[in-house]
Amino acid sequence: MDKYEPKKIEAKWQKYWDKNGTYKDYGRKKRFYALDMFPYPSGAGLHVGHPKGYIATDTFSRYKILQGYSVIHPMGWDAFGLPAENFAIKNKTNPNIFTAKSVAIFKKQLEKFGFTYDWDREINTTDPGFYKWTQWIFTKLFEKGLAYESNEPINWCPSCKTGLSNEDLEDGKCERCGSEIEQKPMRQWVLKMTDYADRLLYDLDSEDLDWEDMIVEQQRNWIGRSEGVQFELKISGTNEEIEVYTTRIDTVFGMTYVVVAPEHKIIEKIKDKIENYPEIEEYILRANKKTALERTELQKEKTGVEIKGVKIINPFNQEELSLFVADYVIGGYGTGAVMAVPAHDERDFEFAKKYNLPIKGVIFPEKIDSGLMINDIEEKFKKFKEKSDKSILDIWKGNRVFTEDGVLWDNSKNYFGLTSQEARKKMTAWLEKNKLGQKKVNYKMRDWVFSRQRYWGEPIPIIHCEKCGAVAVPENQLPVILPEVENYEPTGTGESPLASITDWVNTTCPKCGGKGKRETNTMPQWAGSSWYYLRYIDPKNSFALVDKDLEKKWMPVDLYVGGAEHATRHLLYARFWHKFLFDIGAVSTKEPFKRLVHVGLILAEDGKKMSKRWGNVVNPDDIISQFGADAIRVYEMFMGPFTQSIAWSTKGVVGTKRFLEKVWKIQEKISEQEIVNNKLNNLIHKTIKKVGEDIENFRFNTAISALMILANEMEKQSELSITNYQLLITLLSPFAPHLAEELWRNLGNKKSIFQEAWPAYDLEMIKDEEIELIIQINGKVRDKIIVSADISEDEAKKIALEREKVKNHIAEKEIRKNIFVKGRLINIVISL
RNA sequence: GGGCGAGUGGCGGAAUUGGUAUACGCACGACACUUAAAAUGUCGCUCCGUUCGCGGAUUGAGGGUUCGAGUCCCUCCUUGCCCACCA
Repeated sequence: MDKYEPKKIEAKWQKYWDKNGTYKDYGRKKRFYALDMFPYPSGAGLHVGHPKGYIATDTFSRYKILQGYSVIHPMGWDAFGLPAENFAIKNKTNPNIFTAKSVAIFKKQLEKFGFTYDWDREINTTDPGFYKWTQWIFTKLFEKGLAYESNEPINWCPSCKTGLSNEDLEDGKCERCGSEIEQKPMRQWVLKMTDYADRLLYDLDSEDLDWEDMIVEQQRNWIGRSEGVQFELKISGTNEEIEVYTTRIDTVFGMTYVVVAPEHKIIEKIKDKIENYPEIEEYILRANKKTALERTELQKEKTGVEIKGVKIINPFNQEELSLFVADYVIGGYGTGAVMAVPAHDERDFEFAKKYNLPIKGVIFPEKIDSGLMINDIEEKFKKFKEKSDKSILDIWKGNRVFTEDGVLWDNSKNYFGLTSQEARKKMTAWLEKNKLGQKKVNYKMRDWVFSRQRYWGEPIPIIHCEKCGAVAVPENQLPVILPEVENYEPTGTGESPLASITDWVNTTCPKCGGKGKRETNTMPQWAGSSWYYLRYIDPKNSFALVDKDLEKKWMPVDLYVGGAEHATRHLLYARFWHKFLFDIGAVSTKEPFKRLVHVGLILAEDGKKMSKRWGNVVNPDDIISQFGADAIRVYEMFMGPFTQSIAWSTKGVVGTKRFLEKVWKIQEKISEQEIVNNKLNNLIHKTIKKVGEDIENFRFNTAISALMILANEMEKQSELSITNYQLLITLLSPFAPHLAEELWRNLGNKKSIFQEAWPAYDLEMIKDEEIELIIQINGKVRDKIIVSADISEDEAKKIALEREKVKNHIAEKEIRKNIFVKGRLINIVISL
């Protein structure tokens, strides 16, 4: 027998599978679409953490192929983005060169793993044939009014010299370069994602979605739906009013002042009435200069200025209140103005304390049955006051803030005694009746700031015409090719480097034929990834986004695997675009990704994140040349629960390599004769069941452990039938495909193992004839006996009571009862 | 501050969902093979005690429910990830 030499056999079978298109049987009745989040090809190449998800989808795909499915398992490149562009700026070369190089490195590394990728479906978001359709989707969004120009202040990264979306920030810093983000007014393209907020939220619960709770929760929080009331507050002495938004209208009698965000338009409108306008102006200027980071870091120190000369009227009790401007109110959320109730809101409380503003308690902190009479409550409240219950009186004294629901109390006029919930209903109804306000739903999620002032992205396909305004480039003129420029450096002016190419910028208006100028902003990196999964299905299509029949055949993606960091970016954007494509009839499904599983990080051996910076990166090439692709594949699936972050251990790869060697060696035990071994058959069928179920549930670690147990058992045998050995190899083949194929062929099989069928298990074979019956006394294990599996309670009890150990433990004590769990245990309960 | 999760040997982890805690693997130790080492194989490997039969303790801490709890409930501690002035 030859030695197990992964180097030899792996390259051989990779070539064979590729040449014979082993996995490209797309005509089967059952279909499965397995997808990995495609990588950004950086120059550094892969580390061992990257392929973990790919190994999982590949294992899954091979399992599905064996089950008789046609499987699409593609790979491509999300290649627009900053690293390529920064390289281009530095070296004054087109980013394409960097991208092509990086793709080649990545591809070479990936090919060594022996994945089932169909490279005929390879895509690249920077390919004009691809981004034609990214641009096409934009023109459709524009036609439907879902892409619009705005001049609102946006997140601006001073180092990347581009605007960014909310999703691109991390702790108020640029996700890419770590610079502090400023707020800067700028002309920009924005996608109306908020129009889809409700559907993005509610469809998370739909049957089209089988996602992990963790990711669903993250999206839910990001969308951040809240139900409240928006209502008007009159500004005395003017004809103006301020609209505020609140989810706690029940606390309205506790309102002691009103706050507007620095960017609120009302300030300009009532300018003439403001006595301290210069002071206000200065505050606004200062607030605008603050970076996003400063705004969050300083959140403990709230600042603000009273707007003197005007008073606000509370419509519920006509009280006159002062008005403040403060940057703890966010301009972009709700109405940018809030009613401040310091007794029942922590932020207002803090602000009121700092500026010595009145605090007025109105909610009594008691959960009250609606059956309780007002008199009872009154009684209770009196008692609290008599006893001077500090915690409650403190709320009224303004020493403590109470933010939960309760019962409306002092000052609440005719709403007195109602629970918060009841009060919200009645007060909202009153506002609506008097046309002062209405119910309102708000979202934390904002519209998607979609333009970047950078070179390396899809040009936004818009032409600005003096007569017609913004006009979409018609389909027959797409793609708008990203032109060559001399200098890739961002300009910082709000235009991208494309603005310098006058020949390209100056064009004719597609509508009127007059003079037009091209939009020079480009799309964000997330654009291509928002629909790429459709391109894999039909990668060569130049006439439509995707062929409708093919789309119906393969969508939705059955299994999607990738990092959890995409929960609120890519996965949200892609769902938004998909829903839009559904609305315009371009796709037939409401959701793009049926099942989503997130891959847990592989940390470095020192427990830190693998990174060049720490010098702890492990390159898969080294591991593969030392142990083979199958060993690293099995190791990464075996190292622990798939979704969990676990530290890498090269020693662990040694272990899985040993296991593969063991499987290799077992061939020596093969006998041509059929060998009847009931015990082994029982184990084999149990293993078939377990491995299949574990793969389905992404419990690869326990599947491999079961295979190890089976291999250990087979190794103990003096002889093994060829059928049983083949079963072991087939079960192992999704994990270690090269080894399995080699062994399979060594047995004289002519066809690939991946043209075989996944074995079925026989329930009869799984049944145990004999079991180890556990004998417990008072719940403690005292003895174990081998008995027939269908032993009855009486028999079990009889046998148990005859055992020496049991007798010793019972001694003189009285038997109270026994608990019998069939096929498992008997528990004898005795007096103590 | 809010949301979601997790705490089991020296380490990664397993436990049929309330029924043998520590499967499988790593590391470690002893022995065999060897001139020697590596590789390989056999045995051992939670802790404490032991007359070597076994006995006791143990799943972050404490309490509860139960014949029986790693698993369910309550309180607390530690820790990971995501979001964060969203009214």
